[in-house]
Amino acid sequence: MGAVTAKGAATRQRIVEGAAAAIRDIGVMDTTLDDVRARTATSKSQLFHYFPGGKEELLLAVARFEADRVLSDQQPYLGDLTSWASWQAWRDQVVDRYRRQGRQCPLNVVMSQVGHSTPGAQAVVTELMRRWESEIAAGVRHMQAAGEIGPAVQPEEAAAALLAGIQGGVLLHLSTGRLTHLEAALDMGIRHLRGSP
Amino acid sequence: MGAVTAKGAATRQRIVEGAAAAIRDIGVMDTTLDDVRARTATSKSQLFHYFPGGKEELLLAVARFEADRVLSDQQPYLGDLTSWASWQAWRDQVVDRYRRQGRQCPLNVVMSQVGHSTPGAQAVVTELMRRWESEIAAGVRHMQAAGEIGPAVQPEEAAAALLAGIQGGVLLHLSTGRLTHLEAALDMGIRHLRGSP
DNA sequence: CCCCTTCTGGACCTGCCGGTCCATTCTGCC
DNA sequence: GGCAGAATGGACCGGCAGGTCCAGAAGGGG
Repeated sequence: MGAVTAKGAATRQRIVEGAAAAIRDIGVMDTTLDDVRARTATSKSQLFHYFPGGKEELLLAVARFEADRVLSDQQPYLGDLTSWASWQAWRDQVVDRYRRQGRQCPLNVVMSQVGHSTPGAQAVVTELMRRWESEIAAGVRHMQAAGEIGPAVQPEEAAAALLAGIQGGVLLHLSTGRLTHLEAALDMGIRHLRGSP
Repeated sequence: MGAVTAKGAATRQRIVEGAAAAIRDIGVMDTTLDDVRARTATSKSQLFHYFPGGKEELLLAVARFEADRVLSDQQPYLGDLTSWASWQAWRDQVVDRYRRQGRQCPLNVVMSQVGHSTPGAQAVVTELMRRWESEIAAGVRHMQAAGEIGPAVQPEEAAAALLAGIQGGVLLHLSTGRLTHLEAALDMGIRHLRGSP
């Protein structure tokens, strides 16, 4: 039953990407299954064939798809925070990513619909944040080992604060259209690390 | 036409508060006008009598209602950040507010539905953030005048970073259920200010 | 070439929910 | 007490969007 051909997998992928694009364009709450159907040149039965759980399951797949992009868009710098130059490059990359993305955070917008209710969706965002934070903390630890950050700094706490600043900066970017908060949070966080004993 | 009796005003208020409660309980996208009607012991015609713009206008009123609470819940400390003790009390109050509120941010959840699309809703959140940030910046400036914070710190940038940390901390609280990010962001931000030349 | 599974198309159904309407009751004022 | 305007009750509607169903095409092992 679980058998799926290459063609089927391609269709499924097309549906997810089309749904993601639709959500980016018109928002979650205005995106209907018919919109997705039209965009992806599929039929209603295909949607339910690949996502028996209906709309909720499709949204979850979209959330996973978008969550993966968030981290991969930050590579290779995020995975290699081993010098202040890397930190700065990473900072610039994050800011630029959200500048290019404009006032749209597909993941945030998906989560706010399906997020707090269903455990599956919550797991997606929790896991994303866990990995994100863990990569930052690894960077802090590496800089500590190199003597660039003082031993008094707790890597987990610093990573948590930095991540919170990023999330809030992005959120404020969505609301106000300005990137100043994101930049301020990153700059202040990094400056704090650099100046720590 | 714009005439409204005391009774009418009371009903309108009851509707807003009931709608806010409903949204807190079951989420925006699951809250129907019938839910609000049942909760507030009103009739359909009353809803449209007081909110001719329908659901969208009602949601906007709820957003305003919740936005007002956000700032007033932080008083009196937020308006009087004139000593490190005040800053700490404010920090504790913010953390405690969101601890008590649980994993619900009515404002965030309302904005995510109606937020990015309509200009009215956007104005509500933008204005809230502007006032919030401005009060923090005033606190920074006051501490600078008292010589407790170095002159190198730019009040606006510091306030922006702090606000971003708070927003992100709250967002992560919603997702993960933990307050560690909010605490870390506030603590790191304040520590940075205290240790600044 | 045959048969079984997967894949696709699209008509159809159905419940829900925002919104409309009018009749009735209440309120305040002269 | 009567009347104008506000407030209320609730039946009704219309469309839309999620979901179902079945018939048929495609595909791929044997």
